[in-house]
Amino acid sequence: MASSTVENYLKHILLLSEGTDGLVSMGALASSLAVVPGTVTTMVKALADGGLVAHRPRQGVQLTSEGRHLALTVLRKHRLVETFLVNVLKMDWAAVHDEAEQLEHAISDDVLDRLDALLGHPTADPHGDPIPSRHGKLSSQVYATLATCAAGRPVRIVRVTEQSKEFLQFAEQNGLQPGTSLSVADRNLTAGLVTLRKAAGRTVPLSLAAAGKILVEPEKQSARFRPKPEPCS
Amino acid sequence: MASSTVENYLKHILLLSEGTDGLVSMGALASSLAVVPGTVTTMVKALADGGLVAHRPRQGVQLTSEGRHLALTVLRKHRLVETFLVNVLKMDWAAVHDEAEQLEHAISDDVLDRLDALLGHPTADPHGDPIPSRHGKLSSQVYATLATCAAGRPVRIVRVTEQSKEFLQFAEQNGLQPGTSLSVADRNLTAGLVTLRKAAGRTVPLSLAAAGKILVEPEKQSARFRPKPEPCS
DNA sequence: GTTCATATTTTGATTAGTCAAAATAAATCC
DNA sequence: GGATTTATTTTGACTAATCAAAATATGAAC
Repeated sequence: MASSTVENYLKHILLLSEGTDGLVSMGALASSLAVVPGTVTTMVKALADGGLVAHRPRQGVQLTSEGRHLALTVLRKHRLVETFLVNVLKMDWAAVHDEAEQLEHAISDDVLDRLDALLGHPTADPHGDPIPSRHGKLSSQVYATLATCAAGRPVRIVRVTEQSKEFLQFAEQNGLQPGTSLSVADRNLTAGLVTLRKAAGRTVPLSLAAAGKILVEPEKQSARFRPKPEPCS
Repeated sequence: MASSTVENYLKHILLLSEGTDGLVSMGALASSLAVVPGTVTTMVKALADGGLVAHRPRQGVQLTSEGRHLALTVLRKHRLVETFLVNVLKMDWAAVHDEAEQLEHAISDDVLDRLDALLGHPTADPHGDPIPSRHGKLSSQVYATLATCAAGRPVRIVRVTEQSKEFLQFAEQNGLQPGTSLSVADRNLTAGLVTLRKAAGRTVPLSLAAAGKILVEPEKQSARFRPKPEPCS
């Protein structure tokens, strides 16, 4: 059984290697895990001995297939737990990340499967982050962001890629959650400001940096009245 | 924040001190925690430094009110989690103890309260073990057991005080769970054997030792048709 | 092609929790 | 009351995970 520490290292390597060639630098991993770089070097060598990662000295670290499988399981636990906390226990979506951070290391595969069934086999968590499938498939679909999509085009938010409480609370207060329909009214690159227009005509100003954290897809007519995800009964 | 290890020490001290003067011997604690006695001595001294227990060298250890409060919170988490796993996730009651053993250290007080509400503020877990109240009250009602109650008297099972998988599976297969009505048909002390008669007239043989683990109360007429606890909706 | 800045690795030390085995205190038994 | 058994404590050592700070590569700049 992998320790919580090992599970965390693998999870962070997985997240940092998303959309790259797979090699993660020691420094990036260290700051992601909030430990000093020397600690990471030591730990990564131990993980390499255990066959969970491949370590290229002075270049970076990469998951082996075994390590990737374990990391995906941890990520699946994390995101299903978040979904449970929001949909069933009605917790604030800004609070659930920290909770899930603990619970992901404590729930068994059996409980995981039962939670999955209870929730109706969701494919994304409350932030829109994709939930790895039971057999280790992780959707890596590429979306536009509010910083890059065409102005005036009706879009729907599919994902908010930021876990900090502050950002999520702000997003919630301004109705910027997966499922929300809106369009970019204006984008001022020199001022770094994006103005959004929501359904009722209400406008919301947003920094370009924040807009880049919000992923969107083109609004589909057929899904115009799609309700927000319901908690399971 | 107390570590899982500290929480476990406190929980075991609490359970071992139930119904005694409160002093728990080092040896009893060591075997309960499955560590060697020397480890317990070391750890108990650290807990005493932290104000969670009072250590009387060569005599035993006792919770302080702060330690007792923490232990009760852990026990409350354990038993509410067990209830959730059985009532909501429909897990086998023999499997939930080990799961809860992990989860009790990972769930926050906020999640605890929400689980409690979701489950309808239960007062006992699926084994009939009392759930400490939010403010630290733990029912210590004394019951008769199938080894001690009067033969022929109609009784109802209220609690099964044994967590081993094997025992719980046996009990389930023979319909010996909280809520079951039955009576002791015969008790043979020399053979160490108890024979139970269940509702449909079916009889079940049981060792005296096992019978002592099953707590009962006199059958109340008004509760004859009391249904088994329902999972929350 | 040296020099410099930066990232990485190494080294030595620390903390929490544990075990094995020796030392000590307490209780019991003629 | 001295000898023996039993529980407890002490001592020394170990593992996992970490940090601080020194040593070492690597790549960029001049």
